[in-house]
Amino acid sequence: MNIKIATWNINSIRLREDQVCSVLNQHQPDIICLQELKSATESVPTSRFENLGYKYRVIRGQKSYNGVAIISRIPLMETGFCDYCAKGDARHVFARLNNGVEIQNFYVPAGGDVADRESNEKFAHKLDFLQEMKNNFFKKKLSKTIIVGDFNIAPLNEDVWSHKQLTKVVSHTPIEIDALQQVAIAGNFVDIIRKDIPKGLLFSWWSYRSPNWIISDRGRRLDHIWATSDIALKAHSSFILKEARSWERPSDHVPVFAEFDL
DNA sequence: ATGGTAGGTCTCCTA
Repeated sequence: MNIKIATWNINSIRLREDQVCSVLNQHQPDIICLQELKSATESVPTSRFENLGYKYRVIRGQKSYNGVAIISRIPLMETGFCDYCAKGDARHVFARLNNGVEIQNFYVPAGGDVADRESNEKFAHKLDFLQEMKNNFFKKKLSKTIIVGDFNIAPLNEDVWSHKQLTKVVSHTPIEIDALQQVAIAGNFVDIIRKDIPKGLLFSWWSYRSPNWIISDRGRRLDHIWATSDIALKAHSSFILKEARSWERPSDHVPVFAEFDL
């Protein structure tokens, strides 16, 4: 069985419903995982996705902030979510497929501007969230699991436009990279995108604040698809839809795809 | 060393 999964921080689902339809039409993922819906669950549009054949879903909305969804054209069996850090934030949903594979979709906190747990509670929240992910994965002894989402961390030197200039910038600091690495170890996860595209700079996000983003190309790889090693050992391929950043009224993140032979 | 843009509303907060 082949399965193609997409992850995309959409930065408002209501504003970019058209773009989601376009991605579904043109790239035909079996499952798309979205983050930053910025909508209450009942305000998230679904009928156009259903009309395209995506009639299974689990949505965890939140007014104005966060919000995650898994939208699928293959059946989702058990679905649910965890309330990481017990703040009521809509940052996680999961679904199990009928072959036993579990998909988990995360929106990890961005962490604010200052990379210091003591002075910046948003950074503390980010580190606590990662710690809780690690603890959850250790407990479960995972297999047959794919986790995706906006992890808000670019772990490798070539996941940012300048390792040297970003090493003190939240998203690429050693403490975050170490915390994310511990999550990977705890869950027995392989970074599928980097496994498939091992060489060179690779980004999934470009700031809105750079008017010349395509020329300066100061991006970061914040969006990830990881799989437990049992899945990662089989065939897979990955793709980042960079052109989506050039669409009219774009998200600052672009869709990331991985196709698995399960 | 600084500020730049975008989205949803809480006309400020988050990213």
